[in-house]
Amino acid sequence: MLKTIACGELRSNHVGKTVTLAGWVHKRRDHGGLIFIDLRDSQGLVQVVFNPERSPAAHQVAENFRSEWVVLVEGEVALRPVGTQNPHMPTGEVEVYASRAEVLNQSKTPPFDISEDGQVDELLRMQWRYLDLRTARMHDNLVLRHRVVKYMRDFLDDRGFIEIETPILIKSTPEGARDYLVPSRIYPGSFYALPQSPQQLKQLLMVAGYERYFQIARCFRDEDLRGDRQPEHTQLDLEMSFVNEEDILSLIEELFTDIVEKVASNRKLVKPFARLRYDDVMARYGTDKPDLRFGLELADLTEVAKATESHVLHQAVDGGGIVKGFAAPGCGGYSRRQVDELTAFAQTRGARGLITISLAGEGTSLDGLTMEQVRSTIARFLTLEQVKQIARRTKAKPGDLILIVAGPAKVANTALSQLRNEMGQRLKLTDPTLMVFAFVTDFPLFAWSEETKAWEPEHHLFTAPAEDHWPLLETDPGKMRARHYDLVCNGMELASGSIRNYNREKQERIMRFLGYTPEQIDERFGQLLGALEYGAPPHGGIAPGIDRFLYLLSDHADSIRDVIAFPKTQNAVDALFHAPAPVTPEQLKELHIRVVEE
RNA sequence: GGCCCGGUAGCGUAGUGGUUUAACGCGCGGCCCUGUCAAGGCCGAGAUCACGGGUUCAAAUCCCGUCCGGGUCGCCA
Repeated sequence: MLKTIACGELRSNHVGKTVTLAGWVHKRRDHGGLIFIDLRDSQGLVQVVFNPERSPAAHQVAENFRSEWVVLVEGEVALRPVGTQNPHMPTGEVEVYASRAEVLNQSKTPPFDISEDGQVDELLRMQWRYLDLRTARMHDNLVLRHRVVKYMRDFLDDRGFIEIETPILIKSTPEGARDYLVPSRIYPGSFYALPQSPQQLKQLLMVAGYERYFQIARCFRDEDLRGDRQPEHTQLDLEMSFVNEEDILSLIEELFTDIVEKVASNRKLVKPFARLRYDDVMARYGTDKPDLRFGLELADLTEVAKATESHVLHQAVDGGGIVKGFAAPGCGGYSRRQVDELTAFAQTRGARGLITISLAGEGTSLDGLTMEQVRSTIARFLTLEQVKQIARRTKAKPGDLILIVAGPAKVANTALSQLRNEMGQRLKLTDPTLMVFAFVTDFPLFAWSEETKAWEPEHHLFTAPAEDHWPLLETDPGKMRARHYDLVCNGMELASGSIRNYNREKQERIMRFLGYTPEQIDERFGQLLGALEYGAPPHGGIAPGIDRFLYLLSDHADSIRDVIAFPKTQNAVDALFHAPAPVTPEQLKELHIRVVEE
């Protein structure tokens, strides 16, 4: 090693030792005589002092130092003089008196400041990712990521799981998300697909008798990106044999509780995790991934709406829709402009409009409420008693603002759930240091698709239905519940899993019900169905998304891009490598591919 | 694919039709400076205002289009 110790490791117990340090010039403070350098390496920062009286040669070398130069410094560790210690630095009690200095490599002036935590355009950061990753915040994020993944591996290893790698080049199965395809050189016109998840592979491992499998698995989906979605993301994929729901959920609860408590001292969590039913969660929050750090629960107002004179409400209800709303405490005094803002917010989330009712006055009782204290977009279509009914259902008090959306259930729920999150933020109810986990269970097995006029799996078709729901497959498939569970946290879906079908007959019934022909079933799922005939054990699993979890865990992440070393932009571009990019005609020819101009 | 926001020295921003020679802070370069840690002081350089077209006597500023980034709906079993 060129160095004897890391910069960030130096403490008062090293005082008197002569050390050789190597790293990057983080900051330089030149007093003409004395020069102070904050020297940075992967372990942290330490202050180096160049004194022209102690070592003129070293001082002369340091005069030329500039930001991000790579330098080597030899010197003695000393306690800082009284009054000059820096309590903000872990190494702030000591400093190094340089006796020798050497430039190992120079650096151009970086395109943005690495030593300060300022706002820098994200595209610029992506284009210079190797510099962006030098910043303390990104460095902390990647270290945190390593610790979390290591904890997961150790935790599962302790419990008898083994990590098994599965192929990245596998086969396209057209259901679900769009596949990333890789052309075959050897078989013209044939393609591998990158796995959206190792779902079938891990089930085959259960058939193979491994009983407890896990993998830190990369998963690929060619769909549009978001702050919480990248074309490739990493899951802790796991699967167990001879288990039921409770085995999986308690394992995951213990894992996540441990990680938060032992790896993330900056986070608090609520124990035990809540277990919520899908229907209940949809009714109360309008989404299957509610932020449970705050209340603001939705109330169904459809019945009240029917009794009013409001055309808007009647139209929605007559069209088979619903009316729901919630109360924003203390927002009764919102200005016209603020209300308009919320309306626009709801509209951009798909709602036709937003109905607001603000209640003036004070106290907690609605008894003294008069129509004069009610301000609403639909005030003239409401009686005082109806306003009170709405207030009671939404638990609104005088001084509150009730927000109501009417329309098809899906639209109203989407808009309201996002409005609820928005108000949670505005009212500062979303404590970023708090993580509230919950398991959502009892999902429907199927969802009706208006687009294809067919039943589709709510999650995936390997999910087993509740055992006593099989008869419903013929009579009322929409009522079938799945042995499926999600882990949600702070409004994010963190994991998804299920107990699987392990009986070929039953698995095939589901596939036939979904409209697959015997040929399609054989071609797409033949390998799995075949395996189910050779002693497949009951099994189930789950797959927590590691990027999303880290995003919630980190104090320095604005999106999952901040916890991924080299992420893509919203247009799925790698701004550093400029991928994707054209390839040579020779490469295309070998792959039997011709590019067609559109 | 739809909608919304943004693009002005290396970085972050201000300027939204004419006293702008495009301003400020940081950074950068030079000089001064022996206890700083957002070091300080003085001086200086640095911008085809994303790109293309249009309106106007006059455009960073208004209009249209394109590209790029972010958010969002659709999409994401």
